[in-house]
Amino acid sequence: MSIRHSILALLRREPMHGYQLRAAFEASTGGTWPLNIGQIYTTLGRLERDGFVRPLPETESGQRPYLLTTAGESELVAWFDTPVERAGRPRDEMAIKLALALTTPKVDIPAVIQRQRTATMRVLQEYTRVKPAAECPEELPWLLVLDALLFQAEAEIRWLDHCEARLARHPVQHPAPPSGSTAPAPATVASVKRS
Amino acid sequence: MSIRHSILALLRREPMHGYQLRAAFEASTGGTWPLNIGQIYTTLGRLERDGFVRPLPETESGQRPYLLTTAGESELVAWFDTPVERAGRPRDEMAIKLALALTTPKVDIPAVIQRQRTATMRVLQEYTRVKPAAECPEELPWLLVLDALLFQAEAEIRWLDHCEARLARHPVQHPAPPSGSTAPAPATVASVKRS
DNA sequence: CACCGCATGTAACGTGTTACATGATTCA
DNA sequence: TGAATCATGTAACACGTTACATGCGGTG
Repeated sequence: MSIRHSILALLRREPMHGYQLRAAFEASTGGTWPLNIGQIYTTLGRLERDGFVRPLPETESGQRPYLLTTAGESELVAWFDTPVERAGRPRDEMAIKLALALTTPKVDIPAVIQRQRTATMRVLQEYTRVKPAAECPEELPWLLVLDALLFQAEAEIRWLDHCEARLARHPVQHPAPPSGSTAPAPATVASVKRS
Repeated sequence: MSIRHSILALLRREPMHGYQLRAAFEASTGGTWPLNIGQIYTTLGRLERDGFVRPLPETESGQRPYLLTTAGESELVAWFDTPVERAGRPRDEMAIKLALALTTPKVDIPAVIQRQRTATMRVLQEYTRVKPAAECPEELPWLLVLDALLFQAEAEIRWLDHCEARLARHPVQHPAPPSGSTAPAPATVASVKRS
């Protein structure tokens, strides 16, 4: 959903065509998440279908700028007004991997943790190395993006350390090749989802 | 890609059929990421097509258990051996939202930050409230998942505070309705991607 | 009987990625 | 001339979500 709304946000600055939109998006995010040009056009098509943007007449040089409609403006405002739900986020692959490793035979869990930490620390160093390059105010957007990545990487490392410590205290026993039934009634975090 | 490999991991314990796989996955992750049953079957179909699983003959009660092949086992081992790349992760919607807010007219940025922090702190409280419920070792997998969510939420709050402070020092000026060209050659974080 | 839990699927849609095809302009 | 950049699109595919259809078995 982010790209949809990113396009709307960029079009609030001024009408733009597809190629411009891609450049503007990558400029704002510092190229952190490269954006395929094809997707811009398909997304623009859907946004037009939904009445959020409207194409302007083609320019003399063959460009098709798009204009933000009032409906699109409302949609954009709603986006900024609504916090991003944690429950709606994509699954955390590393958390899943570790959770499953605990109940999967023949997995060297400390090694899994160790490899992930090494990889994450390497990108963390890259981030901190690149970071001071820009401090001028117009680079501020992607500086904050970079900080977000930094904070997340740090959190992951802390989490990995935490897991390692826990597992050192309660070493995992893959008790046996399982026998009977699976999945004993979770009784779980459902309350979080309900709230 | 996580579900594909999760299924392979679960099948290493023992052959299972679709319905069982869903229950086992949600048991491991504590229901944090509910998994649609339909997707299990389509994914099983793709895994069979790729030679990673093989269906066993239907049981008397109409179940179709699947067996992990040796190719599937290799794929699974490769998954555990390879750290999750940060570059390949889904885009962080909140980071994008804030980055774009900085260059979008008529956005109350402090309010955006404030709302997000409130929402994230609420789920953080939920997590900490649910957490002590389970301490028995068989609940350990989803306890670690819960900790991952906790660490991430804390990191987001710290990041939001960080952004707020930065913006307080350098208040954003939406300088003017823009005029000429867009996207002045980023010269950005590309080095991170190259490495 | 009617409802619920188990169990297997299919269809439609949105989103994302990769790759390909096509032109216009610019510049060495 | 030939390559790079600008610019617009399409096709194929993977993945995820939601909803729907179907059948079996047990229980109130």
